[in-house]
This record gives sequence, structure tokens and C-alpha cells, in this order.
Amino acid sequence: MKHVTTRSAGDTAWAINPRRARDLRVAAKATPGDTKQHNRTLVLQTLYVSGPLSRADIARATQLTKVTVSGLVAELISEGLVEELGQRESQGPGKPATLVDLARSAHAIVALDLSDDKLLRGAVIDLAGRTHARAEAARLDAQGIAVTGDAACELVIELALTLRDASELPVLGLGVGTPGVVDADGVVRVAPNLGWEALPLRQILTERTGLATTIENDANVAALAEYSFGDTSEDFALVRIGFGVGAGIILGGRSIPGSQFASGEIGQVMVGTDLGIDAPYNREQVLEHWLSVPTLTRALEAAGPAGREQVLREAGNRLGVALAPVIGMLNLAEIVLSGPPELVDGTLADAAYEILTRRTMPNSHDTLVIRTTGQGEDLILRGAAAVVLRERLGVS
Amino acid sequence: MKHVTTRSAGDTAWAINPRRARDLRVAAKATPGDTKQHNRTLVLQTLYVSGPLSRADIARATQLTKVTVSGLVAELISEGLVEELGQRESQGPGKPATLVDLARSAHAIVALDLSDDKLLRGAVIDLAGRTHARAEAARLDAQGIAVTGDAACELVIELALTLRDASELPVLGLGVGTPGVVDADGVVRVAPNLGWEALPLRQILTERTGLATTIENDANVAALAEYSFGDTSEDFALVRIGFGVGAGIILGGRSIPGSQFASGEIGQVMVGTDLGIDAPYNREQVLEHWLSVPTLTRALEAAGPAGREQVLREAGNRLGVALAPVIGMLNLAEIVLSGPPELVDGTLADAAYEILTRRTMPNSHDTLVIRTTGQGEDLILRGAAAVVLRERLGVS
DNA sequence: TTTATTTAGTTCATTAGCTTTACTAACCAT
DNA sequence: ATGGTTAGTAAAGCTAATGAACTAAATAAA
Repeated sequence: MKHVTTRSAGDTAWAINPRRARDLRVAAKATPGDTKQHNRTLVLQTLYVSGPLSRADIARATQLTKVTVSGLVAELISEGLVEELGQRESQGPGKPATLVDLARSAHAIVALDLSDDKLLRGAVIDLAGRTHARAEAARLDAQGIAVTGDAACELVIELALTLRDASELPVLGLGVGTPGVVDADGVVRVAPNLGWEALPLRQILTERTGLATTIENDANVAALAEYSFGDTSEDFALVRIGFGVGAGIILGGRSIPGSQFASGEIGQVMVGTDLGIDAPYNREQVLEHWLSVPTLTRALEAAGPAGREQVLREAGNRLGVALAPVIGMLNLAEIVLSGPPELVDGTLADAAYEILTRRTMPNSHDTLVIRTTGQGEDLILRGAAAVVLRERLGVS
Repeated sequence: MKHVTTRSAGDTAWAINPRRARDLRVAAKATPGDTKQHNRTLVLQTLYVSGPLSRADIARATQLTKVTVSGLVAELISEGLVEELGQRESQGPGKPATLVDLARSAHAIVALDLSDDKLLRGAVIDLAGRTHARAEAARLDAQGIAVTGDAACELVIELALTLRDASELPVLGLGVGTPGVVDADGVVRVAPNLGWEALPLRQILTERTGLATTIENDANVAALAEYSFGDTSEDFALVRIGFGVGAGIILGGRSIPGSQFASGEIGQVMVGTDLGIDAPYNREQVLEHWLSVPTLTRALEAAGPAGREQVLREAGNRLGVALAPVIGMLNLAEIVLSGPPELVDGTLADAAYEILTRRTMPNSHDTLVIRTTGQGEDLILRGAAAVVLRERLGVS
């Protein structure tokens, strides 16, 4: 029934993953200053999420003492990040509270969206999410061809400068959502669409604009926007259907960058086994072949009005097939689709959902939600702004 | 070329994700005590991965001052977690260093592996990874049928008690790797194989054994074992081929639990589109149909020696098809396979790799490594021990 | 009208923890 | 011996959070 053996120790000690030792160098010590930083951010975050509050409210919400909160708030006020709003009209006994809030209209963020192949877009957005100015720059040259490489980079710099100068508010930072692979240092490792390779965009923009700059992949910032301003859960993927197809992934409330900063590259994966299970890589069998805006548009034109449903259904089906293993693997709660509503909404999304339920077991999909984004046109701009909020204020 | 508009603010403020406000309740304030806890863990972690060191070495490695390190080390020594090893023979001028190290042979962990359908396994393992005792309990009743439900639970408790009592060292904690879905409170939400549903296993074991207990899914602890003691990167998935097929995922060095604590359920996902793209869910088309040990064994018997390669190749192919979207999506650096070596090693792994390279774009797979685990039979036991180390010492 | 109660926010002394500076201990080399 | 080097400790100081006591300003009750 039961079998017990006692051995002399010393046979098979384990070895510790050598790469972990290296990581340790990164693990930082903590100081009292870190404690303060943490609590400061906690206060900011509380205000950010829960609107105007009294110091006492903040103390209750954060579990910090009134004394500590008063000190932190005073500091934040002196930095201009928080402002007093006057007294709350008293409701019940006790001294009336003085309300404080993030100075939402006192700072702005410059956000850029480089995801479109024809038009670079940008905006000045304040901390309340209000747009104060917009600017666009056509990516086309005199011959009507999209500019790339250094010329495109110059266009981006110009756009950033224009918006920086258009802002009447002090600018907290510059956030950029760009297609391509962006590493943790803000270097665009590769962005075929823009003709960039190993372009240190963050450094360039920081130098040229004087603004604290953050660069991230467009699908990632889109996911962050959805997470910050949508009604998402903590585990979801946003699939962006545009010139290409890419995804941004949030797990446990954290953005997933991938080992090579190339997460979300779902568009280039083969879908289905139409050509046999061991068929070689074939561009006609990758997800983008069915799902990108250019190919979808072409297919819809070719099919005519009668074939429209069929084309959209096929696209949704393929998306479902591609996502099924991801859903099973990650136990996602939600898939958010972003793309032209007339293409994505309805049939396409429905078909994807149906295929997902057909290809994964109920456990994996019975709480799954699939829906389209409610953030509209400004998804990327908002995401770029959210990235700056996260980096500069620890708020998100 | 460029088009700038300045709007009055106030048009479209963003709304903050309402679920975030709720999460805030979890976000905790920091106190000076947290700082100390952090640094204490940092010292432990440093000793854990870098072997015996002098106090001065630790100070250099952690960036803490010698004074702080001396204080923390003194405390850890008084708790019995760290011990002085005597002087290092001097090499060069200066006072010779006194070496200290984790008291690796002074504490033990009781680890249980419930993943096998016939045999519950357990061991007493010290902090160096040496096995001090082993015990097993057959899951079969008098009729030779695997016990489930409460009877299985009793068997687990007995096994834990046996090992606890067999340990001559003080026991730091009890770690359990079990099949099924386990939530953050150590409740087994569902484990069909063991006939458990909503079983508060952690609570039960804590009460019955008096040991600090941690329960996690078997594939997750396997991944953690590989991450702790293998030579993995920070972004990988471990695919466990056993009675079923499940996976554990580590991204950025963190374990991914999934929104419903059910990550890694890759075995129940349909693979390929043999029956058409919109075929209904079919157990004959899910990954486990080709890849689990029982089905593989059966297929190999049916095929005979001549068909062996073909069967293994097909299984590897299916695994590759299922993993391709996951690889593209997560940009994993590595896939680790765990299962009977005679089945998994070689043809199966090779086929999976080849399919992966055929179904994902080079960017996604050109640095991808696929290999089998080097942790052997004790993978789950080691993982269960690693979980306890992580929970109790913050070390991993 | 006066008094008690309640809530907001501040002042002050205390505690916890890390750091700097200064020191002793112990070793090597000249 | 003496100077230089490294390990480790002691004492004082700085930062940050805390608890107790206090003031301020309102409502409710007597």
C-alpha cells in the first residue's frame, strides 16, 4: 500500500538555473525612499481612479494614516500634480472635507499614432482624456508614395514638435504607438511598414522634443487603452485588424512583451491544415491572408454583395481557428477586436466566437467574451497617452 | 501636408475602467517593514543562487551597505535560515572573510506529486535539493480501481503525514502538484482524474499536517521546476505529456495562472481542420487524441514497429500545429517537453519543431528552442518544493 | 443657546530601517 | 615593525511611517 524509503542525503542536489543568477543583478534593493515612492503612487492612483476625494477619504482607501496622506498630498500639490478643489458641502456632522484631485486639466500628454500607412496622427490629451489639439501628417510624398526610413522619422519628429508647441498646458510626456517590434529601450527593432530597422526612436524623440518619451507597439498600446479605459477583465487579448493583423496581450493586468519584444504576431501564423498537416509555410494560408483590411476589402469586392456574408464568415472562422489554442493555453477571459466596424462587427466577430466554442472545451470558453472595442478612432492615441501616464505617474 | 486643429477641451473625456477601481483595494500601502522584508528576501535569494558568500560579498552583490547586510544576516542566522561556515582561506591581503550560506541542510520540504493516475508520490527534500526520504501510495483499491474523492484525499493526507514524520529536519512547508484546476486559495476547483470538485485541499492539509501548504497545478509546478532548476529563459511553456496533455507557462519569469486558474489546457483544443474549418467539437480531433500517453501507446501498439515513426511524427505534427499560434502570439523563446522519454524524445520533438518552423514566420521561431526536460522523474516533486521555497522564503 | 458628538486635518514625539562615518580586527608585503 | 588592504562592527544621523493628542468646524440634542 505504502512504501517508504529513507536515503542518505547527498545523492541528487538540484542545480539552480544559471540564468537566474544573472537576473539577480537586476533585482534592486529597497530603501525608505522606495516606500515613499510607492505610497505616493498609491495616492495618485487612488485619485486617478476615484475622482475628487478628501485627504481622509484617501487615508481610508489606502490604509495610510491621515498624517502620511496629508504629507504626500502636500508634496503632490507643490509639484502641481494635485490641486485642492474647495470644500465638500457637508453631509452630516463633522468638519467639512476639503476635496483634492489630480490636476487633470493642468498637464497634457502628446500622443502619436503611427499605425496608419497613409496618415500619421497625433493629439494633445489632458489627464482627463480630453483632446486639446490634433494634428496629422500625410505620409505620402510628391509622387503619392508612402515615405519610409529617415524621411518618415523626420515626419514623426515634426508632428511631435507641432503638437508640443500647440499645447497651452505643460506637457508631461510623449507617447508613441507604432507598428513593428519595439524593445524596452524604445528602439524600433524592425518596422517593415515604415522602413525602420534598429531605429532608436525614443532617444531621437527625447533629444529633439525635450519630452520624456515612451514608444510601444501599436497593438500593445491599443490593449493598454482598452484595459485602462474600457471595461475589460485582467486577462485578455486585443486583436487589431488593420493593414496587418496584430495583437496586444494583457495577462493578470500586465502587458506581455514577448521574449524578443515580438508578442502578438498572430497575423503571420498559418491557419488550418487545408494543404495537409505538414505543408510548408505559405503566405496564402496565414491569418492575414483572410483578415487584414486590404485583403478583406479585395475579397469583398470580388465577391460582390451576395458573397459578403460568406467572406466575413470565412475571416471570422480563420480568426477563431487561430485563437483557439491561445484561448486554451492562456485561459483568456476576453477577446477584444479592433478594426473597421463595418468589417469587424457582426458576422466576423460572431463567426470567430462560434468557432472558438467549437474548438475549445467548455471550461475554456464558457465565460469567454468576444467583442469589439468601444474606444473608437482614438484607440491608439489613448493607449499612447496611457503609456505615458503609466511611466510618468505610475498611474494606469 | 500637415493639418492642425485646436479644439476646446471638454469634448470626450475618457472613462476609467471600472474594474480597476475595485482592484485598488488590493493594492497595498508600503511600510518601512516592507522595505526590510524586501531586502531580507534579496539577501536570501542572493545566497540561494550564489552559494556561500561573505557578508561583504552580499553587500557588493545587493548594493546594500555592509551594515545593513550584517544586520539582516544576523537576523537570518538567529532564525536558523542562514549559517556561518567559517573563514574563507585568505587570498590576498585583508582580514579573511567569514562565509555564510543558506542553511541548506537544516530544513526540509515535503513535496507531493499527485499527477500519476496509479501512484501518489512524495518526498522529503532539503534546500539543496537532496532527497532525504521518499514515499508512495498506490491509488488502487482492493478491486484494482483508482480511488477518487474523499478516499483519494485521505490517501494524500496520510502520505503527507508519513513524510512529515519521516523527516529528521524541521519542515519548512508542504508543496503539492496536482492535476486539475487550482485557485489562488489552494482550492481544487475541479480535478476529474481524482474526482475532486471545490475541494479546499490547502486548508485541509494545513489543518491535518500543521504544515504551511501550497497547492498548484502539476503542469504549472513542472514549469516552475524547469525555470528554477533547468536552464530556461524567462519566456517558455512546458508541455506535459502524461495521462492527459497540459502546459505550464512562464512569461517574463512569472507563472501565468489564467483568468479562471485554468491556463495550459491545450490538450482539449481541436487541432487542424481535417473535418472542415467549422466542424463541431470532436474529441477525435483534440490534441490529446494524438498526444496523451494512453492514446499514443495504443496507437503505437496498433501500428507495430514499422509504423512507430509515423505515429510519433503525427503526434509531433499535431503538437506543432496547436502550438504555432501560441508561439506567434506570445513570442516564446522555448518549449520544454515533459513525458516518457521513449515517446517524447527524438521523432516527436523533431516533428513538432519542424511544423512550428513551417507554420510561423521566421521572426517568431528563429530563436525558438524546443527540448525535453532534464529534470527527470522528480520534475513535479521538485516543482512542488520550488513552490514552497517561493512562498516561504521568497526564493526561487 | 449651550453642549455633546462627529469628522477633518495638524502637531509632536516615537519607532523602524538604511546610510555615512569612524572604528577595530586581521591579513599580506616590504 | 610598518603601511596597505579587506572584513566586519559601532555610533550617529536621516527619512518615513505611526500613534496620541490636539484644533477646527460642522450637526444633533438638551
